Amino acid sequence: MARRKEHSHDEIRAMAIQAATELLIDQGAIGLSLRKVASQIGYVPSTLINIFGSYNYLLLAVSESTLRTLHDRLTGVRAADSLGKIIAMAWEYSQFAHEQRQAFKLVFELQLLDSEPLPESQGQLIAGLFTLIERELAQLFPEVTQVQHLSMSRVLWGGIHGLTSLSLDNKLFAESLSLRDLLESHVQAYLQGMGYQKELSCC
Amino acid sequence: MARRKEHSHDEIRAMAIQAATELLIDQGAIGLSLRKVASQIGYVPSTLINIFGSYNYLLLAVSESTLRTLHDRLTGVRAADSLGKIIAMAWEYSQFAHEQRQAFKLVFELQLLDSEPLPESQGQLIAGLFTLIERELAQLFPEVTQVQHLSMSRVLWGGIHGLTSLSLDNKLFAESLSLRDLLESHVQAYLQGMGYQKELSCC
DNA sequence: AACTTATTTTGAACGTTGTTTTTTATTTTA
DNA sequence: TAAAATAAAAAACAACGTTCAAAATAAGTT
Repeated sequence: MARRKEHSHDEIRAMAIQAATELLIDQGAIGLSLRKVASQIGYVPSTLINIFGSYNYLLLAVSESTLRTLHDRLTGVRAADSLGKIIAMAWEYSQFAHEQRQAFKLVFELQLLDSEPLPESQGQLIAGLFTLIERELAQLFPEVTQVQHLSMSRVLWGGIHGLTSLSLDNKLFAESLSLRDLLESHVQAYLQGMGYQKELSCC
Repeated sequence: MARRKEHSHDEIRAMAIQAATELLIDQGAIGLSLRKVASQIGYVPSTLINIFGSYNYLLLAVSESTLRTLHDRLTGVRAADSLGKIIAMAWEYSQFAHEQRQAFKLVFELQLLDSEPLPESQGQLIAGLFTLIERELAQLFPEVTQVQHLSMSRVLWGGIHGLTSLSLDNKLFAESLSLRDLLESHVQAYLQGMGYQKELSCC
């Protein structure tokens, strides 16, 4: 058999990514496999391997799609001031993680082989998340160097990501505390500790 | 064949956990499998399934062993004051994660099936890590309620864990920054933002 | 228009995985 | 000592990602 040419490679790519995402959502990471994705879209495993290169690269494409959606959601966040915006983005990040639990975990748990280098696009997508915070930090701390903005954005996002990840797996062991409050406490206190004053009024 | 009785079940448990840890260290998560562990210790897959219940439960036992080692390392940390101790523990945590990269990742990425409930011992081990910080917070903030100690310990450890996890996967995208500085910035600024003053001397 | 050459999808085969079931050997009990 | 229980191993099973040769369509050539 051969060349049905019903769909272009790009179309098959899109179909496979969507099918994988759906399988991920309602069957979990366990219920996801190359063969299931293939049969879901009416193709055969080896076809997907030809197009994506490997099953891992298919998963990487799913991860990339997830990151893009996440980035779009964070871009849509609005707030009165920069501090509020960072807090709102933190909350949006954790909400997205909980809504798309399996897809979110895939992004950070997928491990490629040495023979499968991480494409730069994936790195730039994650780096793009940091940039969203750096922009707000530049507003909050105009007097501070850019490398310090870099550092602060990593600390902030590291905390947001850590709290979110632990919460996703119920590994915070503090049922009485809300994730929202923890995120807000983290952002607020860290920025305050770094010298930020909301209404001036020192001491 | 049957009952060689060369080793008790507990002995086989210990042998399997050690063999799995070694395979994990020098072959990575990919090179780890039930069959390899079994053949490594001179037994057969089904024997390990009989003893552990499932392959996942074997991995869980490895994870438990890792957590115990980590807890011991953190307990051994010494410092002049409580602030220094928290920072030193944060650094120790990240160092351990990098030294035992695969084992550390296993702890937080192993996902059990619904039919395989997480044993309480595993939860208590992770909760025990938080306790280490809560103790120091009680020293630093004697006037503050215990539920606030709880909250602060989660925020602190969430940040430490997030920065460590992202660093493990090279997902911080800031080669110029050292993880040690990021961890110290996080702990120091957060505690300062929460009201901690090293040498009093207000304004 | 017929034939050849490329191309591309497929189907079958391979090796490996965790698990279940059956067989076999040993230990314990009657 | 014979029967019953037990425990380890062997074999069978279903599913996995991947590879490869065969097959069928498309494109190119005469």
